[in-house]
Amino acid sequence: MSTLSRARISDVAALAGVSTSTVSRALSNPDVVKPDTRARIRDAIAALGYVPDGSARALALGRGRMVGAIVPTLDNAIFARAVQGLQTTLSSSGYQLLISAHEYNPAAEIEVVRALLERAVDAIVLVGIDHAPQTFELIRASRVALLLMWTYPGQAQHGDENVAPVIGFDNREIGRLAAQHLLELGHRRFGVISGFMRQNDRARQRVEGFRQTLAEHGIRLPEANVVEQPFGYEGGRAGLKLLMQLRPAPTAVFCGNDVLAMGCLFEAQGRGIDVPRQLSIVGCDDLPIASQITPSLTTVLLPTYDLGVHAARAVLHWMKNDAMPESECLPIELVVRGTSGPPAV
Amino acid sequence: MSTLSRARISDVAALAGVSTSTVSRALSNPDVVKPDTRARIRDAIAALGYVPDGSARALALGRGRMVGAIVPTLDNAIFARAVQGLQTTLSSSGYQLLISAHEYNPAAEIEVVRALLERAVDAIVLVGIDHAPQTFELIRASRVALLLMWTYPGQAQHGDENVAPVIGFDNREIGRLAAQHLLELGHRRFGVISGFMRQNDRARQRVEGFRQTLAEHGIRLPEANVVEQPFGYEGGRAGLKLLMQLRPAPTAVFCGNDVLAMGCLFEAQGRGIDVPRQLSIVGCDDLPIASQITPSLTTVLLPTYDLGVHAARAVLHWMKNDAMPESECLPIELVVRGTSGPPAV
DNA sequence: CTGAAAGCGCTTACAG
DNA sequence: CTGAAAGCGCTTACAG
Repeated sequence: MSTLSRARISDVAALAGVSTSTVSRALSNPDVVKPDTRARIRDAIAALGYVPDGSARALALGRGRMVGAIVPTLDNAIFARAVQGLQTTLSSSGYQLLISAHEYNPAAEIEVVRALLERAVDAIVLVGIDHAPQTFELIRASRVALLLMWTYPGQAQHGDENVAPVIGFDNREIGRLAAQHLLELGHRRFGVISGFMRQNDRARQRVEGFRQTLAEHGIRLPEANVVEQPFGYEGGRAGLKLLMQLRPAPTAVFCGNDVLAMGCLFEAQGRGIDVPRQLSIVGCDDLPIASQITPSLTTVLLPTYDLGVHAARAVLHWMKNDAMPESECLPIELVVRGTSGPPAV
Repeated sequence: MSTLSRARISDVAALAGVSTSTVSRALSNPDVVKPDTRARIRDAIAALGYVPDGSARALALGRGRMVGAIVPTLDNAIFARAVQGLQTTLSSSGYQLLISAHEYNPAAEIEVVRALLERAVDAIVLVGIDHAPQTFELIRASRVALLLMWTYPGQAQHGDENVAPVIGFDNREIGRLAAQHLLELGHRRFGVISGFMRQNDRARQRVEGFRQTLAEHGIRLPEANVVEQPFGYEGGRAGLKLLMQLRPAPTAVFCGNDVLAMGCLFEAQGRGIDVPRQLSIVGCDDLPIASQITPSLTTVLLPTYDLGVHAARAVLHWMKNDAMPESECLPIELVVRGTSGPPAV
């Protein structure tokens, strides 16, 4: 306890009067060690405050029991919840989570991936399928498992081969659900507030699903009616400002996520626009605030915590069986609340 | 590229026609390697997709360039933002963040700490000063740097010695600012909605500061007027329900954080209580939503992103100079908005 | 049930 | 400017 350096397995072995092999076995495979030898080792460990050195262990074992995850940002409840689901699930199986954010800077991602690969991660989890080719190549060359989340269809394609399993939602269906709901209410003039779609397959697909469903009902969504804004309440506000300058103005707005939708709602309230009487708003995510606010937000519920849990389970399964897990598409659902209603006549 | 296992430094050395020592130097200290040797090595690395093995490197170097952080939960914007600040700052100096949450289960913390210590972390960051003695002992025995955040005063005391530097806020001052503001408005009957105070020094100190300031003005805050609730909108709602059963009912409520304050506001709105005419509410954190909602929330602004940045800088400084950094107390400020006003007469 | 020894993939004095 | 060799702290066949 009073030596200058951290206790090593040899210190424990010396104190317990056994070899380091036996200490190692007592730790990783206790059953094969005689009970009272085990007890002496346990006492020595406690006396020394011994904690095994992870890098040595990882080097000997060839795996570090860590998973690296890269998300756009933690500063959005939706990613924070998914990360929480990942972390909790991994942790309960002895894996630790290394987390990084690239703040929607795709160029940064490759460096973040490299940093993770240099830290003994056994798997990497990324958001979406839009990633630089070098990112995929580096991960493949490193022989590290790769899982993509938040998106679906089946295996992500990259060139000719299946690059990685994906666990996520049908993002086109999100736009479809929103469009159907608004069409049924009788709306005919629409606006969309989306995050930036470049390098963001989820955002793109949500808008595509929305647009396509309108098209199937004979309604064209002009480019000008789709505005891209940075995520955040301010983005939602700015988005509505732009949409309200259109002539004729839309009677219904689909927002790519709840933060944009809330911003849109705040802007409407600030302008004295009656929601949903004069304007309907549909969001996506179902953040906790969505059901609390007045009027409560009509939105598409995405089970993001579950998403993290499922992604973690897939990774754990992969590590355990050395077999690529199945892709998964989690169910989503439209939740109709107070911000949507028939258009004013 | 088509071998079954990941490229090692010896593969790079062979391909470049040099020794592993030279490859290693080219990577960590390029200046001492002849330019065209360096170029051959660079090409070999690219051709093989070589990424150094972090566990081997960490073992040889004695440090893993990772920092472990444990927060109560990521599912609260306030922790997510601090983690984001930590991560961004560490990452830009070549350190990676290992993150865990204990979900307010103090018994879980020791195991989480152990899991982190077993992964070659060079430092550990914890929230608050309330931790099990074994947690402190284990970290000390592991010779890993420890930093506490979110709390202040000076060095955290544990037994007789300074256990760790702390970087945070004066949590008593938070309660004091709220009390002063409400007293000046003319309130005399108060309620408090707090998170659970056991094992949460921040929550305790906020309430203490509030109570003490009232006492200095001759007002006693009865135990029954302080309700503890789980964090979350529902907790805030439940808290106000309880406070409203008091006779006489409080005219002003101080909430331990903005999530509780928002829940309190939603409950008031649901009951037709006019805020701030019939009830004043003061929160803490200044979440982005606080200024957007109607009425906007009077709250104490805590610079939590900065907190993460400062904590990361302190850790980096510690790693670089091998000297314990100074403790820091970050400035906070009361932001008066729409949920506070004079009591009804 | 236990120990001696080799090996995991790096780094770094040391010698040239 | 470069290479041979030892060492970081573990694990695990192998032998007993």
